[in-house]
Amino acid sequence: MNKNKLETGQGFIRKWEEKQLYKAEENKNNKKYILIEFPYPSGERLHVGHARSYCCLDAVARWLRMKGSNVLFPFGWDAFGLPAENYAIKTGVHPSVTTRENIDNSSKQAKDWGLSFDWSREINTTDPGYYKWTQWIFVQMFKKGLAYKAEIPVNWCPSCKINQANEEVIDGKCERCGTPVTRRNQSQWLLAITKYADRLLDGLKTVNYRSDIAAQQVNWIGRKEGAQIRFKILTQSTLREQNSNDKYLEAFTTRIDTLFGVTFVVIAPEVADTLAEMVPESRKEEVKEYIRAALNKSERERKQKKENTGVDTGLVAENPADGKKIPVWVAEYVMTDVGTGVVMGVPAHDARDLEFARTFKLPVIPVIEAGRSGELYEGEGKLVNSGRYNGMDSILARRQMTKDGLGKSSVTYHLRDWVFSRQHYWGEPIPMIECKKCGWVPVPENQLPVKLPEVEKYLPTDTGESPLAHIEEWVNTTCPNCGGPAERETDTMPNWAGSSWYFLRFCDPHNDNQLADKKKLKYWLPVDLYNGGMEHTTLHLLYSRFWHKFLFDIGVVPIPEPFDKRTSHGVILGSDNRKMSKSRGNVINPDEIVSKYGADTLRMYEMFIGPFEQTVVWSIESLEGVYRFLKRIRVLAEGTGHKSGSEEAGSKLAELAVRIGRDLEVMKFNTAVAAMMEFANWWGEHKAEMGIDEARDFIKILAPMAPFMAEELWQRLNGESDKKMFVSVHQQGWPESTVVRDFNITVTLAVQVNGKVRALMESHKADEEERVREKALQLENVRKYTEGKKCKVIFVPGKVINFVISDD
RNA sequence: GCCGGGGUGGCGAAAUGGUAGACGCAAGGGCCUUAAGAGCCCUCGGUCCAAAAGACCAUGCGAGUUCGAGUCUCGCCCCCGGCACCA
Repeated sequence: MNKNKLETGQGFIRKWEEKQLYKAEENKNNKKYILIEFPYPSGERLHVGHARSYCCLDAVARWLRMKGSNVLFPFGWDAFGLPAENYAIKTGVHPSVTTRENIDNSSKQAKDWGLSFDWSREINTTDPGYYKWTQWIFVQMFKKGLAYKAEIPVNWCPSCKINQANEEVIDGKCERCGTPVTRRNQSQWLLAITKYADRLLDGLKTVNYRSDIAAQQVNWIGRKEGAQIRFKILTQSTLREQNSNDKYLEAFTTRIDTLFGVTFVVIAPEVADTLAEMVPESRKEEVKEYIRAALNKSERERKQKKENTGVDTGLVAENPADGKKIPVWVAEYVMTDVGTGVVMGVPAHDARDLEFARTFKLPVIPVIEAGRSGELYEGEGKLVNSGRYNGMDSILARRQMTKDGLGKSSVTYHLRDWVFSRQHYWGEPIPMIECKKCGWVPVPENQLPVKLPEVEKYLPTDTGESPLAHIEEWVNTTCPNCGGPAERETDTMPNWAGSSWYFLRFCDPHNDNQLADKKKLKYWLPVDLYNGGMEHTTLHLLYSRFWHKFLFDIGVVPIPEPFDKRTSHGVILGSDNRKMSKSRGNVINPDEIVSKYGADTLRMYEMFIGPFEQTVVWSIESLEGVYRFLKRIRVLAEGTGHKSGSEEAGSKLAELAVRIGRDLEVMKFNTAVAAMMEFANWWGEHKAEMGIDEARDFIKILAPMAPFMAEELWQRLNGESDKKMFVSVHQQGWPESTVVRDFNITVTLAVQVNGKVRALMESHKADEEERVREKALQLENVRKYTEGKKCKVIFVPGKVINFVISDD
């Protein structure tokens, strides 16, 4: 065998498969469900970023199996998506063909890396047997009123010809191509995720997500408590008499306590549009012109901070607190989808309002006592200029004024309902039929799945209709309700649909009668550990929690939260410290690493590269360090001749097993690898202390991280009978049951005087303080400082002894 | 502005309040080899010192708690990620 090369281990992969070492079944205690986000099967194959998450979690899964857990570690493909569709547009090759090919290639990669997936549970979101249930869930949501169609302004990418959810628009630009999105009105399916906002928030308290992930979700949901306040619009007629047709402007505020300081009301152009007819003639033209100009701007232009613009509508509103008449303005800075699109202007206590008031010379009335007068004060304090609330603390006043009916307590969210329609081919058809008589009717469940029909042209249309709209014989159908002529929905679901419930399907992937058997769900759920990209925190992770909660509500899943622990891996940058990309030429191909250094080198380097959650930089030199380590332990293991080694070696190994276990548990993969290296260094210096028994323990500990090398060495050190049977190292138990014997292990103790280390001293772990003290005081460099002085002694066994010289 | 995470050698980084820099890389020196590759051994935060011993300095800055602080507390500075004309 070539000593400079690690085998890729095809032989082992086959044997492990034959033995079905990684198959998960529902018949044992102590289940663990370990999940990594399933990938999109792209033509680029799996990259080193995938490998990081997969290899690290694979080590956890393997370790848990050795500890006796029944581990479900499944894999699949989130295969609907744009690249396959774009490829089809270019070449005419059906996306399912491209997808199949990509899946085959990527599967081979995953197997080459030694990932211990249970392949019998492999799923694919584009499989009709799978998306049948994606559609089924949509129908259930429709039945419960959570899926609805509405004409709404959507984010439209003029290049991709696709509508996007707010979550998909990054910095005003299309997530896919970077073109600035524009707003346009289109009839879209929406999912009412906002109805679950509070529960998505509360649920976070019951799970163990990493704190930054939970915080980001809280942020995104953006719950704000405040009050809605009705400002009556005074017109010529209402000024004269009470009128049941009174018009009101409803503003949302978190600071109802500043209500007496309101000196104007500002409304968003979209809101103003609906009031245009009430505007007095003298101002009508100017106001309409302003609104028109504002509505023509893109979302991005609108949000670009610049000069204050706005126009007085000439309308007058009444402050419900004191009946004061205040002007109604319209201004671009007020967004229609934030709060109610109506802002009460309190320039004394809000920076944005103050700016506006200064620009347009509107009055400023302070109503919260601040340190100095005449300046902006946004904090809490005592109320002034506020009638009977004067002197009251602002926090108290908020409660009291709401109680007194000046406003209605109300909650707003940053979270919006989920725009669920896409005008693309390669997605799940939305299983709905529109009948002129009956309206929207879901496809009956026994007719699911609504399969994607073949099309000639994959290109979306300029009108924004899906390519499916071209296929008349598919579009035209009969109403399941009345049998009359009807049309199918031609939009498809977004990418996020199939991934919103796949973790459930893994529990029962071949079930034709339901999305998953409830007993199996009950056995496997929740996912104990779910790892994925940080970029999915506000998208996939929130969507899938929402779907799960809905399925819980209709009794399909047994628990309200799908994932117990959620973690996230950091991005791997190219060695030039920049994001890996083809155009920069800094992409590392994991397959090349595997063929040159072996899969174990890739695996252990991915673990060693840095703290798991942190962004890291790829370094080929550092990878070679791992490679050297693996070659070295092979030499060490092969050089082991005698059967049993020393007690100290045994004890060190037991300690190592505990340490590695602890590191894998808290996902400190880098220090786990370091601990293995540290042990190997010790081994190199104490070869006589390591016998075959000890070497075998070491190999077991190595097995989760480097399964190929461990198997190779295990087979070599195995007895003849085991060799014949091929008993795998991956069937062995974790060796930490060996008690760490606390016998006279020598430790180096730090001897301090007044907290400064003055000497090091050999000692035994079990040594008593008195013995250590006497010995330490003999040391010259200690005697030098302590001689003839009174000392207080602080002794930490095995660590430190500190002589603190008293002053007297 | 709000929320979250950070700041430690030439570099990636370690460190339940207890020897700061484990482990790896790079660098320097040596061995082996005809050579290359691979491997093996030694040195490796700074200052003082010929060197050793030893002393002092050192975990973004400044205080504090403690016998003892990279770690805890308070006040700053800077970097990264998320959100934001958010009412």
